[in-house]
Amino acid sequence: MGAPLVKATEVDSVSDAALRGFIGYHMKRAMAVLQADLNRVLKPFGLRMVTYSALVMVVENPGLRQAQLADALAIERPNLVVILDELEEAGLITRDKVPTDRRAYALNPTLKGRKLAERATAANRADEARLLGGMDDATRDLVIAAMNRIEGGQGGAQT
Amino acid sequence: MGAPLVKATEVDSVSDAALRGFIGYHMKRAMAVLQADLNRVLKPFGLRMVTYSALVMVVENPGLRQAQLADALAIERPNLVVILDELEEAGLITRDKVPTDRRAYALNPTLKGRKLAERATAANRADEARLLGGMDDATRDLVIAAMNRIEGGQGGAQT
DNA sequence: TGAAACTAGATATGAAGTATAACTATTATT
DNA sequence: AATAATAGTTATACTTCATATCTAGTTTCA
Repeated sequence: MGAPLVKATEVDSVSDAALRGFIGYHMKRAMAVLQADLNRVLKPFGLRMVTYSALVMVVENPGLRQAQLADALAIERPNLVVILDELEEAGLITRDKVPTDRRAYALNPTLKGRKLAERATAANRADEARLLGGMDDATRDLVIAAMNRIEGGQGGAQT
Repeated sequence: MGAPLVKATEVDSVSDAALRGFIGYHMKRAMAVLQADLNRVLKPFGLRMVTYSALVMVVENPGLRQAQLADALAIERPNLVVILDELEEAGLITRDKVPTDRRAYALNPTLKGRKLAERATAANRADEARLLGGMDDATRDLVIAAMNRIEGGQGGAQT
């Protein structure tokens, strides 16, 4: 019910002012929303974020090998295996033997995989546009540039 | 096909052009770097991202209850318990009984906790500044505003 | 050539984060 | 008083992510 009756050992409203000074804090919270949203959009396609990313990469780079894909997506090889199992069982990609190296598999999208990737991408684009709520392109590019700077900025010293 | 001997089943360089169109893709990659970096900085203090966040919130909102903190940090109550156990065992916070409600605990920082939070915050600030590599304040605020828009933008209406 | 080192993909496993149900003890409702 | 609701906790399970190891195949080079 609540008249604001202040008790010495309680707090009426919680402030996160100290954390709000960090970009990381905002990014983490935004990522949580974005990820939940994206997974909700992808669910009707039978995809999750990782499987979607992997599928799109295979569509865009047909013939690439698993190690290349793992490297590009920055995920460990063992973890990629189950992701590709999922895509393969869904009939979206194939693992084709490479004649020149019998250890390796070339990843290729099926027609079904290409079609699904296209539809899922359209849905994602629409959803992200909705989430950004009419952000102008200049701002959007600026945000992306900032993300790229953070991603590449482990060593720190470039300006 | 002309150029250098194209093998039908292999790919020379991997392109992520299709994914680079999404802000979420860049954010996820940037978050991975940022999180690794932050945890590295916090390790000497015996803290992780969540324990640091919780500690700072307790310092800033002394007397708050666990449910409030869980809500503020968007983590589930059961998961907060072990985080607070960690902070309490490290002597950084105390769980004090609330006289008006014997079910509840008021969270308060110890002197040690306040000092550690201050030092860790300074270290985090320095590290984030390094990671942003001299990004100007206007851009920084713009990025934060964009993150806030995403975070609040589940329904789509902007503020 | 052939042994050693290396690579591609797969398997097994464990740590960490996250979500849900249910328990206890208290408090609020009727 | 009986019932419902709440604060914190426990138990548990599921997902993500990382490491070590295995196999099969390839490369190196003495």
